[in-house]
Amino acid sequence: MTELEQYIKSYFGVVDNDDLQNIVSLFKLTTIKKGDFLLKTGNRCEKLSFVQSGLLRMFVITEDKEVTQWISTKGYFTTDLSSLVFETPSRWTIQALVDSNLYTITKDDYKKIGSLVPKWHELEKLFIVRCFTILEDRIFSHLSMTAEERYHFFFENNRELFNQVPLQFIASMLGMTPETFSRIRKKQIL
Amino acid sequence: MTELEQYIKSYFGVVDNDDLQNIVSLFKLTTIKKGDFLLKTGNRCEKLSFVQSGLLRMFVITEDKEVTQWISTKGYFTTDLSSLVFETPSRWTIQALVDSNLYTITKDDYKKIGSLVPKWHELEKLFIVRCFTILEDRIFSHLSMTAEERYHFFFENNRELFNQVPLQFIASMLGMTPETFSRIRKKQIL
DNA sequence: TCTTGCTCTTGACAAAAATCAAGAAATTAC
DNA sequence: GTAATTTCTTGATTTTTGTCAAGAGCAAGA
Repeated sequence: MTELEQYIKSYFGVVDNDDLQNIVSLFKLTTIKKGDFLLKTGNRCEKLSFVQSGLLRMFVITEDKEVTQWISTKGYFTTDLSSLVFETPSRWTIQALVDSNLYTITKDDYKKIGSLVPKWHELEKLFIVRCFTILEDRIFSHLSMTAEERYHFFFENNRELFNQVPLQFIASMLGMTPETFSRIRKKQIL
Repeated sequence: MTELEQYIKSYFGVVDNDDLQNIVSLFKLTTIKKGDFLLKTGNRCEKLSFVQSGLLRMFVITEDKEVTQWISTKGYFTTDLSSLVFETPSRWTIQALVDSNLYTITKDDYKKIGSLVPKWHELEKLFIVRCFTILEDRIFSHLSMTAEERYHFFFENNRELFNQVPLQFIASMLGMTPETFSRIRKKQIL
């Protein structure tokens, strides 16, 4: 079983083998070089990608700063879901932080899955509910935790990321400045 | 066309009439009295409700405070989606802030819709993507805005709510204390 | 009507986090 | 290997937000 097949199974649950093959066949292994853009704010999002290896950052530049919304690591998907599904202009820019390999499906093929695999919409729905829940938890963290608590929580669950990406991006993703992040970090080490 | 039919149409898009009837028939009009609980943290969520009239607050009590995650007004749905779908213990408590009327579907019936209306999973997926997008925007607001900016943004889009519910709940939902909320408010009036 | 609770506001103060500025450390590019 | 960039840290200071405590305003109920 390929890595993609395993992902699909673990994200979308049990799928029979024909369906799995149908799904997998629509994803193509693509590469993206460090610094290149998978998507830019304002454009239509034309694809959905699972990260096979590498790192991608989803962010947006506002008048006065750059805001990192999420960093996708191995096993995560990356896309502007709303733009992909509703064909609206993308809110996010997605850029590769390092050379990365992605399993990518085009919008056209994405729209076809439903007819090839009847169960797809249901599986995908469950997958999106899981993502929805993660976002709910993230909102909760902003309603109930201090910057320091958010730092700890994230650190415990994503240690590896801390020596793979510029820390300022993690700081932004957690809703604090690089300075505050650095000071919290210092406390930890002492 | 009943109000519920209109909701379904506006949330889930165009549905043919048979499907619409099938869906609508599974929702029952229920009432809930001010102060009563639709769901309590730790319990299984056994239903999904659309608010026909009234107000419901989704919150959780932590060691040191009570956190309001969302207030559902007319037209919104209310449930612990994750608990409903995955049958995990509910994270949220949902309580009626005033006597409310709800269109409610039980978990059993909810699970049946897919077989009665094949297109259901796809429609529901689109609906959840819209909710997902709203949560993304909310996270963005915490990454990029001050308490005052969040206040303005929310106020502009939800003026009515400000004289219908205790302001402390809105404060919590926006991630600030009642005191900060009150001070921002004062500034606005002057 | 008069309590009794809530809820909201206000002030004084404390804590948390942001900003600004400078310099160190690490990476990348030549 | 060295210079040039970028990233990270640190200190000083300001701003924002939270905490605590008291009181005002309202509303529901006896």
